[in-house]
Amino acid sequence: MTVTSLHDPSHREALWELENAFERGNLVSLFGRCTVSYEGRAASDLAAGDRLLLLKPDGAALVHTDEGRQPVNWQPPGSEHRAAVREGRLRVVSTRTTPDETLTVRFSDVHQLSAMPVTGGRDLDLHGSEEDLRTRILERPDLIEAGFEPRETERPSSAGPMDVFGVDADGNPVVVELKRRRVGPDAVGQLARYVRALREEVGVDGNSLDADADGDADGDGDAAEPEVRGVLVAPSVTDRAAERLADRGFDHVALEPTPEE
Amino acid sequence: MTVTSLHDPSHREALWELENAFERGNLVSLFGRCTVSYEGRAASDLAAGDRLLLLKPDGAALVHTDEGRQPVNWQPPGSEHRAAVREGRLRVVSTRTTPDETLTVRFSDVHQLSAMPVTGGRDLDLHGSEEDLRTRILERPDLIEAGFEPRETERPSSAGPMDVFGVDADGNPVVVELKRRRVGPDAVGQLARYVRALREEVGVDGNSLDADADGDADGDGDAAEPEVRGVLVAPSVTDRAAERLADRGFDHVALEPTPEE
DNA sequence: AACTCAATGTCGCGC
DNA sequence: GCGCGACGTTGAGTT
Repeated sequence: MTVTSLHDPSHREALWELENAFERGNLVSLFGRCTVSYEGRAASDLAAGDRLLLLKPDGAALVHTDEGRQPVNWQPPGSEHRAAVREGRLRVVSTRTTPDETLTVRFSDVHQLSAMPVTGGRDLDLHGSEEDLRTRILERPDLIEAGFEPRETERPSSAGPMDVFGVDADGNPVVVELKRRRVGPDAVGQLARYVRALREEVGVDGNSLDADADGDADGDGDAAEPEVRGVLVAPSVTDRAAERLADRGFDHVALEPTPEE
Repeated sequence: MTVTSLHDPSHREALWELENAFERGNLVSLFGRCTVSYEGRAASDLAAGDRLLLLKPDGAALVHTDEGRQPVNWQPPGSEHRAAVREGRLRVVSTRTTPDETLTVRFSDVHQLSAMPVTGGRDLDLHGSEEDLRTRILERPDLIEAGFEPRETERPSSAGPMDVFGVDADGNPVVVELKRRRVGPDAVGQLARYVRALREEVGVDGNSLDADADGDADGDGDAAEPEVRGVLVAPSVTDRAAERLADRGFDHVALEPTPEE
């Protein structure tokens, strides 16, 4: 395992090492003065300046300046990198299809080049996601409200799968939408679509909600029409989201994806 | 302007150069075997492996593997980097507040370190955005439909600012929602909110739409109640989005942010 | 600081 | 391949 590192190489030396690195499937870091142009979903141009170009063996390309979390220009994984020397200058081109996109980096000076073998070590263990929130609710349904019974997760509907579907203490169907963080009005709209879809189902087919029913009061009897409720679970909601929740008669349950420390 | 580059430095050498680089406001690239842990909005852990750590003078930190456009772990700009040697090993910690977040990178081996002075050259000229689409429509309103007249951009409403507000050939108010690329159902929901808000305005206040009116048929006379229309401008729409457009009686105008080549 | 919306968003999953 | 929704989304602009 060897890291190759060149300090102020000539453009031809840089090209040589670049091609070797591509061949070996190395991660390449290239620092120098360059212009960058992009053509694809949009188009952009970047005047000459010092930047760091990262070329990954999976086809990703990243152009970073001294500021920002985001690369100033990039190419997603699956692209193909090529390098050449034109008029004595190193040029790196990364292209992909669907959609057609091209990133071109033209160097006037190459200050530093490193080629590094990298393998494995990408198995990230992330916790505190929406998945954790769902787990938490299935384990403790009373966090939603007393008497709440989850029946199904990812229950299909004409508006797409709902996060959690269940029944409240009075037997009303409940659609639960989970968000791991503070939400805006869009989440209320999403919940509304599920609720509407479910109300249509109920309207069309009577209360056919007990798919795996134990058959109680199943006939079109004197039971009141079940009221489909909507519950938004999120740590908090914006003011406008709260308005829309109130408009539609939905409830908000304040809950974090992981218990408070 | 000098790039400092160390090959297989000792942990103490690396620390020394890191501190110098922080002092000088350099961009730092650090490659080696390390573990990474993050605590903040969520939490994550990454087992030992070879990775590239990028430390920017603006406080951003990026941990990259050999795959993906996204860093496997990161810290946003504005964070503070600190480095130390503990038990003979280099450790880099990046922290920020609001929210409290900490990224810790513990190295077992440092294979390569570079410190690079980077300034300026971040002025990107990007075209093909939603802004361009708006400009295009204001210059050629007939692209929406014959007789369409834009009246206002970013017109405020109770549902937020609408992209373009105008009037059609029959004098009906038109809400135009712009999307620079193919859209799904969410965009229809957004348009619907604006249209609903505007219909409420009209309902409450009569047709007070001619703010800078030329006064034709202005009285509460026999003119038909103006019909608020919704138009979605996007290169294309998904099937589900098309359904929802049809449901609500909205129109779709197929248009690219920049003219076809 | 909070809220809202665009993005060359990226990414993963399901059909 | 497309459609759909989450993301430690990020980032910019406005209030």
